[in-house]
Amino acid sequence: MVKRETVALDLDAIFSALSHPIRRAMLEQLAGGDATVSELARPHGVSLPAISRHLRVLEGAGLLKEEPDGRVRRCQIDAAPLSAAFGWLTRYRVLWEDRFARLAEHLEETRKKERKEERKHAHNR
Amino acid sequence: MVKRETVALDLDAIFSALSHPIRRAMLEQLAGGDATVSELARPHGVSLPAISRHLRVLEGAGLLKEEPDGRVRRCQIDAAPLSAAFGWLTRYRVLWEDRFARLAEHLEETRKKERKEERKHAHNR
DNA sequence: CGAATACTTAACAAAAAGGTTAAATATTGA
DNA sequence: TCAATATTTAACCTTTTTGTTAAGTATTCG
Repeated sequence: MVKRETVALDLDAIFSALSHPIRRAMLEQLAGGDATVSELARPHGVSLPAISRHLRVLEGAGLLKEEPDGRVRRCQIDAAPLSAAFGWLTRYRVLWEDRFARLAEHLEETRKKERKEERKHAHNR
Repeated sequence: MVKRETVALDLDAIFSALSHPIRRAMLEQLAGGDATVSELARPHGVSLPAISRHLRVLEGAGLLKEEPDGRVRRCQIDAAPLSAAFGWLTRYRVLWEDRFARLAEHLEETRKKERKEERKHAHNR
């Protein structure tokens, strides 16, 4: 029996982590690949200590993994807990099913287009 | 040109509203149908004023609509803003696509089963 | 070694969140 | 009209969140 990684399912912590724009931006950035603390800090006009604590909030929600690499600290997203949030939202989709369906369609299309685009251009941002 | 309802797209407010268990429970309850403030308060061991403010948080995120009905205040969920949250999460699904796919499948199945069940039994909870 | 780099921790402050009780407001119904 | 019911507002308190600056801890590199 393999020791399962403990995926944080604490919706309080997950939604709370997602409620701050800097933290969402960090996750967006990390979606483009790993980054160091300084790289994550750069776009936001706040001090390193502030960034450091945002990172710990993300870590606390299970969304971030850090790995020390020399004097740098490499950060990596662990998006698994997002599925818990996603799952919660989805349970109540019954209430906005039309909207949901349209959104899902839209996203699916967008996604396919994006994929094609990605093969043409290298994508930045 | 129809005047569009203003759907709150403030992810900060939406995720923040979802980060408290009482507020999520309220939305779950409202998913089962409209309710008065007292009805929403009943399951939680907190004072009415506390409940009142949770309701204003939900309202602030665009998730709740209230309608005075005599001395009662009837509350209704407006789940539309959830699609904004859903949309954000979905943008980053790329990072957990397998998991996402499996979850979506699972939920889809569960949903179908539930629907069948619902036709057999009246469902409580 | 010693200075520079990359962070974190500590100590502090301001603001927001979440709760309480007591008082106010509005509606219903005897 | 008057009491009961439903809910909000006010005033207050505590804890959490978010930010700051200053000081510490490693690690790298000249």
